Amino acid sequence: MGIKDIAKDAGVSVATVSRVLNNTKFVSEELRQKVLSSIERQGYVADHIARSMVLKKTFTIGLIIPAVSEMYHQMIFSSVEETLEAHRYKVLVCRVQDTLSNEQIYVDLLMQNRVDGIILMHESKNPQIYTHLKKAQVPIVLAGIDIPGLQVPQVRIDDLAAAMDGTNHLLRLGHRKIALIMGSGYSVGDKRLAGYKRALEEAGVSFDDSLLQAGGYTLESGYDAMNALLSRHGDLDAVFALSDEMAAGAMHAAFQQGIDIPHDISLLGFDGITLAAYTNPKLTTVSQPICEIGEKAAQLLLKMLESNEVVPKLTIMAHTIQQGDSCLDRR
Amino acid sequence: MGIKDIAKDAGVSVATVSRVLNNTKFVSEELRQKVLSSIERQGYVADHIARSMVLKKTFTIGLIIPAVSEMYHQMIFSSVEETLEAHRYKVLVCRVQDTLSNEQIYVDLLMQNRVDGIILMHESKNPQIYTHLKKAQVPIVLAGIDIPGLQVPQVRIDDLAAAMDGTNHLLRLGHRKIALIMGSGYSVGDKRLAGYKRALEEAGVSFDDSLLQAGGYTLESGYDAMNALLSRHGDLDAVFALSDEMAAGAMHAAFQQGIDIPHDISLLGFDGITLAAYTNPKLTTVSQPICEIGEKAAQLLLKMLESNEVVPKLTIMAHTIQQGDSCLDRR
DNA sequence: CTGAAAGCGCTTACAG
DNA sequence: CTGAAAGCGCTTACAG
Repeated sequence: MGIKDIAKDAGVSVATVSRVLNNTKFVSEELRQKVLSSIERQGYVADHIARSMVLKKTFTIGLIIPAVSEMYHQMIFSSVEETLEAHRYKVLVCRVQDTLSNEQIYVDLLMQNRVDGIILMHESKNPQIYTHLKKAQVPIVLAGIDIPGLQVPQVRIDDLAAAMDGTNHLLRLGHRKIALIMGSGYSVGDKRLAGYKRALEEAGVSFDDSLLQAGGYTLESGYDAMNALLSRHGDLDAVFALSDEMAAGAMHAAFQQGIDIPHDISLLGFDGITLAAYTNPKLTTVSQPICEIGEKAAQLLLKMLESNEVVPKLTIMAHTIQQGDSCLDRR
Repeated sequence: MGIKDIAKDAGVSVATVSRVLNNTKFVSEELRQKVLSSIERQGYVADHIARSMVLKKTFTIGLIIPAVSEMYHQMIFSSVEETLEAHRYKVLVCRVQDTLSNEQIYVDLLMQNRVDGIILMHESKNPQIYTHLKKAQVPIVLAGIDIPGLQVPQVRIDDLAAAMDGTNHLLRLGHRKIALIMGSGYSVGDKRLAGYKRALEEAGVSFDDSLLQAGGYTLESGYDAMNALLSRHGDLDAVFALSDEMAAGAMHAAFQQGIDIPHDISLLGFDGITLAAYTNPKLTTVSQPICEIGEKAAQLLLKMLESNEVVPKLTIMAHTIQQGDSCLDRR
């Protein structure tokens, strides 16, 4: 059941069938109808594999996401897919763990499958991955992250400013002893840490690194981090978690210990995932325009793929403080 | 940069290169080394598209999931992918909305891309989708759902028994006025409803359909459903939500209205997603072995693909009541 | 063990 | 506007 069968059935050449299939050239209405009805009758569906082979284009893009912050990345995936689908592109999702062999496997997978482009949301500890990635010779866009030294277009918020704004929000509420549940492994985490430090500094609050606790962007790591912080400090004013999932985990830890949020401790999240609006209390969070980031990254990639317009090296989206009920004014 | 270039560089035929690439036949150690070092030197990576074309096999399976219960389906995706990856298969995720055109698009997508098999987790209201799906002539496995009339292997729990167990759990705690936040659109929802009814009946509790409220498996729909129930009934003993995400939404609604869970109302969820362990209070839930369902479904599909062993038409996995703190003994 | 050649199902210059 | 034919990058009988 190939194009040849349709051609025979419709009494035309395979070239003509291909032309009506792809609307690529004028075909007389008569032949077009013959072909169309033949396709309908036989239930023919084109083989995109063969098509990809000759076009040297698969209409597939690879989305490399880390296996953390699942809800955040799920939202990105949705918006990326929706945007690409409208242009008849598919997405091949790669959820990578942070191990070299695992990353290697996925890069190879993407190259073997000849993806047309890549949206990268995972920052690797192994720089050789990037040289390998570049050899693929396909356009790459970074979404939500920054990889210093990798010169490709980025779509993200200003993480330093966002973390400053978040910290300032807590400072304005009268908090002074503000713990930070950091995200490790990503340079955006470093930027957010820098934003936190700078806000404290500008407010004249001295920095105390025992208020820092590393996290891994997951519910569980937020829970563990909160317990660690609480065991060190009995008098925290507030906790700033660098992902909503960690914040939700932290909230659970506080709940278990009988600590009331926000009355005992204020809690601020980061991301603005759907869940943030359904925690108890509702989480106040530094919100990224998640869907817009995914959409924009996809659009840039499409532009790189389908035209030779030059795309901006850096697209900064606006963050906001999304008001919830997890932070209390202590003045 | 194809197999031809490697052949030329190594001074062998393309057939030999192909053979060392695929380990498909004995090749003398001498030539094998020549080829390998040539591949290494040139940084050659095989074109799987061309390979798929001749083998008539893409090593891709389609995973059709609904755009609801995101966390549940994300967990399934992870386990499916992990299982398939070990066998060098990729997965193409299709998040479908429940509209005919959208479903149609995805079935066409899977056929055009010649997936080798399909794991189906979405139940359609449009039966013609299934006849269309069957025309694809590829193995299908149902995971987590039951589609009456579609004769393909299924991997799921016994939803009726699970819902009975859940309801009995609430009854044993002394609850009588038990509301149900149902899931609509899936026949597993109907089974769970039947389980709820049967448990009540066996306990001699009369059924009241004003205690039923439809939901759509999402946080938001659980929130709305809980509000609807609370506006109708001021004296509920317990609420049983047919997904954890709806339960979390319901918990938020209760929280907002100052209703304490579990002291005022017990809340029981369904699924056992990661989030269930991090709500406040921790959710008691009828837990499915989610990862095992994904893994098993993938294994069955692999078996259908790689051997002609006959696979079981129905694989029932064990559910459990996962103890949390959202249900209180009222006796 | 190794190679020349056919073929997978399409698209697209090139002629007519 | 339409068709015959080459070619995309592989795999694999078939010979040797």
